[in-house]
Amino acid sequence: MGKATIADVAKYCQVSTATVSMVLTNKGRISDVTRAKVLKAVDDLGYIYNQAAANLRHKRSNLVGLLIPDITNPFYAELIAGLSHWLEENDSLLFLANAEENVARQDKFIESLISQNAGGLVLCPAKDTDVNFLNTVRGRGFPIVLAVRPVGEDQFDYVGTNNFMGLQAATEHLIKLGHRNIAFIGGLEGSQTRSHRLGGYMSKLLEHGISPQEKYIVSCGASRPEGAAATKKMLEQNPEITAVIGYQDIVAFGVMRAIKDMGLTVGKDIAVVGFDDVPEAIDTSPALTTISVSAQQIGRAAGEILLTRMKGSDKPIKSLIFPPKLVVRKSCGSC
Amino acid sequence: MGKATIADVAKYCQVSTATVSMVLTNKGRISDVTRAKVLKAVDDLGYIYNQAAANLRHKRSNLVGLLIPDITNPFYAELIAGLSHWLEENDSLLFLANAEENVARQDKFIESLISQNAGGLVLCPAKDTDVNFLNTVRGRGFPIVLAVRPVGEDQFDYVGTNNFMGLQAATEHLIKLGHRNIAFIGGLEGSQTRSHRLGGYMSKLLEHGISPQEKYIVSCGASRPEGAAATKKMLEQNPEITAVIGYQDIVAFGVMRAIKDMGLTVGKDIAVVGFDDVPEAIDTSPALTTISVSAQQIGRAAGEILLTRMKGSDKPIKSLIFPPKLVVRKSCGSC
DNA sequence: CTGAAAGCGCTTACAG
DNA sequence: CTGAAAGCGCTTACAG
Repeated sequence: MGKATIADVAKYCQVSTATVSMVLTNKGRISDVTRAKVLKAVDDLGYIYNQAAANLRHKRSNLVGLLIPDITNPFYAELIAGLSHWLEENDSLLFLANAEENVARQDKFIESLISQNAGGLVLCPAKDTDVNFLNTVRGRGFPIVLAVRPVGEDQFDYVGTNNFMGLQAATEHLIKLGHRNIAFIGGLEGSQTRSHRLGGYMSKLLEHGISPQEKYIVSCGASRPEGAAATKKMLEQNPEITAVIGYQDIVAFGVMRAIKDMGLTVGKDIAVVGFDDVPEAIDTSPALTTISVSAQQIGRAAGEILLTRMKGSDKPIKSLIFPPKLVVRKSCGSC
Repeated sequence: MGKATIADVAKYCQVSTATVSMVLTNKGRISDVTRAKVLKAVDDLGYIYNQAAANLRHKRSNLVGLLIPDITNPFYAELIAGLSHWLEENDSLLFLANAEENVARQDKFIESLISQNAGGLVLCPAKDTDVNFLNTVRGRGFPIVLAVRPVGEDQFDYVGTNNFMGLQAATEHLIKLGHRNIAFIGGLEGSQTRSHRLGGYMSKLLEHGISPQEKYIVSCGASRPEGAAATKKMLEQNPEITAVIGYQDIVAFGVMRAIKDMGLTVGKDIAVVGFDDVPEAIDTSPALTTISVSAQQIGRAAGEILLTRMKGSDKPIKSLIFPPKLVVRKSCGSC
C-alpha cells in the first residue's frame, strides 16, 4: 500500500496539505472541526509523520550523536544510560558510535552525523583527537559538547569530573594508611585527563614529603589484561611498592588479578585504589576502594548543554565539573 | 556562509546538479575531466553530502535502530559492540535506545525510528512485548530482527543462543559434582527465554532422577541487589540447598554476595553457576563458572540479517542459534 | 557524456 | 481559519 503521506491525508479529508501540516505540528489557527477531520484521516490511513522530511525542510533536527571510546567499559555504559534517558525525555534520538580509541573512526562518525543532519554531538574524544578538526566542524554550526575527556583549552563546552582532586583524595587515603611507595598504573600517554590525575597524585605525595618516582608511574590501556601485565612488571621491578592506584577501575581489576596471581593478598600485602566506581567495584574481592564519579550524571548534563546549544544558545563556553568522591571499601585493608 | 549544497557545487564548476550528483554517487558515465572539476569544487567549497536528503528521495536509508532492555548489563554492552562494529563496516549509523523493560518506551522508540526513516531494527524485546504491534510495524515494510529474546513463534528473524542446552549443561555440571538441591534464581516471569532455561534445568534434574522442586525456583530482576535478596530468602527458607544457578551472571554476582554476607563460602558451602560469561565473571572471587554466550557474535549476526532484509531479501524467516558453552571456573569448588 | 525538470514528504510566508 | 505555491537538498528517468 505504500506509506501514507501528508498529501494522502489532505486528499482524504478534502483540505490542503498546509492545513494537515498545521494540525500535525499544532501551529496556526485551525478550527476544531477541521482538526477533528484531519485527525480522523490520520487514523484511518495509518499515517506516520515523516520527521526526516520535516527536518530537511526545517534545517534542524532532533538527532544527537554520542561517541565513546569503549562501550565495554561499564563507565561508558552508565554515561550512555544517563544521556539516553535525557534524550528520550526530550524526544531526541541517539546515534551511538564506539570509536575504540581510533581517531579515523571518530572523524568518520562525525562526518556521517553531519551528513545525516544530526543536530550535535556529545564527544568523549579518542586519544590524539585533533582540536582543529573539531573546530572546523563546530564552525559549520554543528555544536559539540565534550565529556569525560577535555581537549583544547576551554574551547568547547565540557562536562567531567575533577581528576586532580580525585587523585589527591586517593593518594591521601593511601598515605594516611602508611603507604609511601605508591605506584600509578594506567592511562594513555598524552592524555590531559591523565596529566590531571598524575598531578593530583604527585602533588599529594610532595605535600607529605614523598618525592614522586618516575619508575612508579606507568601507562597502559583500559583493560584488565593490560592492567594486570603492567602491574606484574611493576611489582617485580619494584618489590618495595605497597600500594597501587589504578587509573580506572577496569585497570584496577587487572591490578588485583596480578597481585593474586603473584601469590600476594590485596589489601594486606598491596593496597589498591581505582577510579570511576563502576557497579562491579563492590563485587570484587576484596571490594575495591575507588573514586566515585557519576557517569550517568555526566551523560545527562552533557545532553542538557547540547540541547540548549542546538536550540541556538550562544552563552559563553562552560565547563561543568562534578566533584569526585572517595569510596572506602576493603582493597586497602580494613582501616 | 551556510553549508554548500549540490547546487552550489554545480554552479561553481558550471555543470548541472545531475552531473554533480552522479559524480558523488559514482553513477552514470562521467568524463574524467568533469569528474575532476566537480571534485575540486567539492573540496574548494567544503561541501558535505546530505545523506538525509538523498534518503528522502531514495526512500531507503542506512539508519538502523537497536533497542535493548538494559544497557548497564555488560552482556548488552557486548552485543552493542558487535552490532555497531558491523554497522560501521557497512556505513550504517546506529540509533540506540534503552527501553528499561518498558514496552511503552519501546513502542515510542519504534515509532521514532520509522518517523526518522530508519531502515530497520534489531530488537531485544522488553518484557510483555506485543507481537501484534511488531507485526503491523513489519507490515509497513520495516524489517525487524529479534535478538537474545524470542517473541512470537518464529514469526521474526531471530538470533540468540540455545538457552535450553545452556541450562542443561549448567545443571549437569552441578549434578556431576554431587549436588541434588539446586536452586534456580532469576529471570522474569512469563519470559520465553526463562521457560527455555527452566526447561533445561528441570529436564536435566529428571534425567538424573531428581524431581524439580517449585520452591527452589524464584524469579527476580536482572541486578545484583535483586539477585542477592532472592538468594538470601531462598537459602534461609531452604537451608538444604547446596547449589544455585543464577539466571544471568549479573544475578549470580548478587547470589555470591548474599552467600558471603551469610557467612558462607562460595564454592565450598554453596556452588554457584551463572549465564552469559560477561567479562567480569573471571574477576569475581571465586571466579564464576558460567555459560558462555558470545554477545558480540549475536549482535553482529543480527546486523547481518537485518541489512540483507533492508536490501529487500525475502528469504524465509530464520533463527540463528549459537550454541552456549560451559566455562568451568572456581565458583563450584575445584573439580 | 551531460542537462532540464519533476519529485521525495514536509513547511512556511503570503493571500484571502 | 484555510489554500496555492515555492522550496529544503538530493536523484532519476528522459532527452539530446
